[in-house]
Amino acid sequence: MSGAGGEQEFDFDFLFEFKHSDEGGGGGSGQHYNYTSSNVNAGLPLNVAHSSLSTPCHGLQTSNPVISVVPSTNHPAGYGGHIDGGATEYYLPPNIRPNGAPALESPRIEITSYMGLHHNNNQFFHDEVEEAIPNAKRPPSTATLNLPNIEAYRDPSCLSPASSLSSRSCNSEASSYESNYSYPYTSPQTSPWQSPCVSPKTTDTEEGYQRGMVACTLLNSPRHSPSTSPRTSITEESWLGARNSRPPSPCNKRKYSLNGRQTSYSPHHSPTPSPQGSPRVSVTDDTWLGNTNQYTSSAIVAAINALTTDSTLDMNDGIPIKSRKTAIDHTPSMTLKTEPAGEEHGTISPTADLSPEDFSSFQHIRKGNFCEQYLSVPQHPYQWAKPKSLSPTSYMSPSLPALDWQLPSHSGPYELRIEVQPKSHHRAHYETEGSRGAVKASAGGHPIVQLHGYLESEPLTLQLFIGTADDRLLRPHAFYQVHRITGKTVSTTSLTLADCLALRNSDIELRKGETDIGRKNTRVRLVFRVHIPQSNGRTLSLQVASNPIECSQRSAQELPLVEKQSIDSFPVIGGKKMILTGHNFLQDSKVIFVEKAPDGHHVWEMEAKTDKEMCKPNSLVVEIPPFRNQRITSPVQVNFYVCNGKRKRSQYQLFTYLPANVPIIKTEPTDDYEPAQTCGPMNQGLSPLSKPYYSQQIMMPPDPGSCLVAGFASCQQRNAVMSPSPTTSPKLHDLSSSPYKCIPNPGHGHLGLQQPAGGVPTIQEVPRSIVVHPSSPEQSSHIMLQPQVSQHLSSSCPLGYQQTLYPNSPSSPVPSVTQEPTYLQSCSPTHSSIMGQQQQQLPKVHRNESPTNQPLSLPELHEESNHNLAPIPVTIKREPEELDQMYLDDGKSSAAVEVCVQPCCSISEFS
DNA sequence: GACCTGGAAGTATTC
DNA sequence: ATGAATACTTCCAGG
Repeated sequence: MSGAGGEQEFDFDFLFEFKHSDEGGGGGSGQHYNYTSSNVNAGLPLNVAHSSLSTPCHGLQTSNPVISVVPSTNHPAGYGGHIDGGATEYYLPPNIRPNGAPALESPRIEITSYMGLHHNNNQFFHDEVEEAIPNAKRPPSTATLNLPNIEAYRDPSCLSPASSLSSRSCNSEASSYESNYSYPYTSPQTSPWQSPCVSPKTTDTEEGYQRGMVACTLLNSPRHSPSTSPRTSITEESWLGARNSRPPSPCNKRKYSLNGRQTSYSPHHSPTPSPQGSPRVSVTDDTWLGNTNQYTSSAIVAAINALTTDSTLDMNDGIPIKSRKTAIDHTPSMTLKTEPAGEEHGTISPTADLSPEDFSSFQHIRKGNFCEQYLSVPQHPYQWAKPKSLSPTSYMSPSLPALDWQLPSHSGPYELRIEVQPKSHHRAHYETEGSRGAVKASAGGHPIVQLHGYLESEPLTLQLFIGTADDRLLRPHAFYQVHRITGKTVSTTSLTLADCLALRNSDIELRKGETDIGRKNTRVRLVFRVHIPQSNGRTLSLQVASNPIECSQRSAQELPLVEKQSIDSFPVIGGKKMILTGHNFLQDSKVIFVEKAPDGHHVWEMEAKTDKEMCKPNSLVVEIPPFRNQRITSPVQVNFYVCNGKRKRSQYQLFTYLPANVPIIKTEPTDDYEPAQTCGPMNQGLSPLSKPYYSQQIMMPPDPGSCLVAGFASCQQRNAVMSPSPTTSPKLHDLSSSPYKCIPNPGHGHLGLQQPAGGVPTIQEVPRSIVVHPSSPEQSSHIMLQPQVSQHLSSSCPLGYQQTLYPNSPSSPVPSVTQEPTYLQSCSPTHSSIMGQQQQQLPKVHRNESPTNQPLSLPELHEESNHNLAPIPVTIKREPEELDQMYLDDGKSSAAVEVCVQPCCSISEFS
């Protein structure tokens, strides 16, 4: 990423696009979130009578990812009450902010003509919005609100890096970020809107679209955007202009010096001025400030400030903020609708529900005018090093939860799962390139996301954004953005949402000395969120992240990747052969087992023996080395990785050493490898397990309840602190330590909790979202079973896309029947608690795996005290400073996902 | 002709 | 400070 600085785009079939953008991106945070939120949660009424329809998504286009809502018969509609009842979850009254303040209006809603269209279904948007808006807190000027929407298409890129509100927006919603917003818009980041790119549209209706969609538009023609893009306008021009290589993308890097005043950081300063200017140049706050002013129109700023709910956060803390802020809204959100009840698969015409206007609007969107779902990259100042906890206040933000918030994948009857994971590699494309297609599933087809347990008929909004895949907290990825796929695929009914767009390093500016963050940070995860309105008017937000996806060409070709491991635990004696399946294994590949201390230091490292003769590009046989401490009394979690040489190592994988005398519980049937592989007294099933270490980054507190929404911050911190495999094994590394624990917010003490899901459910006001109408009839026709999807641009969410899903029509087949049982089971509290929200979803193939195999399921093992017993000398090795990052960074990612909504299910597919 | 992809050359950074 | 190794971007070409 760093060097050349190009932007890569990932194609996701989603209608969304991923962009390789700065780190900042992801998170989108906050600022927008107010706006976003409205967009995000489409509160559109669901047409679908019931989810029973849920046909097996599979049946539908396999190629498209499907998000389906599976109604759970067991649960009455309206869990909301239930949820509420449970103090566990934190729900906000629809119109009231957590802090008690009325919700702010979402600019987009007002502006967008779109709303009008939906009014039937979504009246509440308007109504709520306005009502919700606290008079006191209303932004001084509505104009402000609109700004986000105004973003230029490319916005992501367009957004001036500094301004990358998008990320915030994405996070938006509540992201701590926003809270950070302090009135003085000192940091560009805080004010995405400021980006020059944003240009108001003349027509009201159009405005709406544009605002929301602007970004999208840019996506379609990223290259064209340059002129419009804020970036160009930015000071960098001088150096930017120099760059001929790239079209003047708005994204030109470092536009920080918006004012034209170049900071010392400017590329020009680099010793070897590259034509493009060194991407890496980081912008200082000062720089930002200076620049920002330029863009910041007073009005906008004021508005933003007004919106800001929490000023507690220090923007500066965010370590790497990339200048390249893509669109303000990082999470472009689209809404997917499930088809209206009664409609037949594929036959449903988008127009059915839509009024002519709506329909036209929708079409407009489809054509690309609408923001092509351009997800802006959140620039989020995500704090790498020191995550800040959210203040209660920020939490209260009415808008949707910030993208950097860790949310559970299931709560109560609901569970959002990725039924089909995306391929481990997906080369993202730069803006200078054409789309590389949507993200695909490893077995062909597209990733599938499904919401289980949703019986309501109201459409839900599905949010998608590209998240990080390192061992830190999940947050919007700074270098990649989701973008809508343009071209033929888009026409398909399935929601081809997104494509992954890689942003050039150069476009991303670093802040405060962070200069390398972007380099090799090419691993991403697709993150899906669903916001489920509760009967009480609150909204329950669930989130699920995919397995990591390597987005760079190089990493895909060279870096070893472990997709599965035949064994995930074994007695300390070791000696057993473990089969690793994945990619890029070499005879010289080494497998290193590592035990990390809570602080990340390596407590123990051991190179495992590998069977070179058995080594194949896709499989590697390794002998589990004996653990350093043969006397452990409880399971100990360690990691291992495959190394093909310097800088070529896989991500950490999880492995658990069991006490020598503990009987092994065989959970999985041995598979492929079994016969040959089995060895040792304790014969374990060898069935491959796939558990990317990071995949489970987010560990939920043992006691979910303990983590309140309000407590997000604390949770996040925990995550941040956690060692890299959080997701898979919550208990890894003495999580009990403070970092992992959720600290109840004084204010919210026990709000939360009941949710079985590992994550902390967030209940928010009902977000208002703009619903984009279904695509043209013909489009819908393509999708047989898929429900209509209306794409929305959620102005507020730059990073990701949102789609509103409508429940399947009753008539629709219920293919999923067979699946349901399974799903329901999976929803069991136990399971959920174990997995945590971000748990990765194993491919269906592996679904049957018993929980036991999951590291998480293991009893908490780690006894640090045991270390003392260890007979084996312990070598404490401090990881290289950047180790974390290196590991993380190794991945290169580019992923694209398409989202398709299937009729049966509620939500949508991604592919 | 528009898209997708895979490959690889050119350039920026880092070692 | 220089050169090699890496990693990032941009191009190209084939399907």
